[in-house]
Amino acid sequence: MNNASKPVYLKLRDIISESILDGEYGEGDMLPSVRAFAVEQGANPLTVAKAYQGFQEDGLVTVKRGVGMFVANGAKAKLRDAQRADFIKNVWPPVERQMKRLDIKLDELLENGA
Amino acid sequence: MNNASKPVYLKLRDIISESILDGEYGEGDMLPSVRAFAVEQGANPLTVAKAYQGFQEDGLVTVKRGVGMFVANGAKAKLRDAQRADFIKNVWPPVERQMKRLDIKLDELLENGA
DNA sequence: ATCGCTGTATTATGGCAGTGATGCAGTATG
DNA sequence: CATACTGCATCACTGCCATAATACAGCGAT
Repeated sequence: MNNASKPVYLKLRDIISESILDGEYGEGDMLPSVRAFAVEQGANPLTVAKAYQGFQEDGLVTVKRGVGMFVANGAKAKLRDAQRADFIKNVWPPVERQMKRLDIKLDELLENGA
Repeated sequence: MNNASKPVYLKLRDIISESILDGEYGEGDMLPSVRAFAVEQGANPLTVAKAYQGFQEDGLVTVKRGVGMFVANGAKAKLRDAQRADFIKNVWPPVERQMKRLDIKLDELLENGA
């Protein structure tokens, strides 16, 4: 559900986020250009730009006009913190509620996908 | 995130689901009429009808035309099973992946919202 | 039969999000 | 300056969601 049935620009956002968190793009590295990433992902350059836009607003990437977009200093930690906060505040509560409502124990979950 | 920023008819679906699972509407009980529930939720009767429509397609409610919609026999168990399956197949995997990526332990979660 | 409730179907409209094509603006390099 | 790359802005198209007005069809009680 992370990569299905959700807007393309959000999927692209996720891909970039994961790439930064996983260290594929280190701090100071240049991200793929809008057009290059569009081709790579089979998306429209506009859609990629829209995905990138969120990152600059959050200060995670530095834009050098005419040059490219670069991973900002401290982006990895910042991104991690933000995602942790979002997870704890927005993602986990409904999941926990759902588990209680359906009486799903952690045991039945931890055996599988691991 | 369960009741925010998602289509109204899906929110209504969730409300009904929870009401059935929690026993507010027992099997055989009549659900609120389309018009009544619309007023109660501040929604449009058409939107409520759209929400109800999914339940009949899944055999969770029995429609008595001209009378009302009633919770079908075995609806609670059926609903529970379906939601459990969906949770395990679609909801939990990305949650678990996210937890691993962000190094979130179950400990920090189980203390809070409980 | 009549009245009042039930769900259903039709059609039309407004709003919004996602996507796409084109062109413009800034920068580096030769 | 010329070229080729970068990001960015504008416009327009599409589809989904929600709403609305209206009419129809089935059932129960009077």
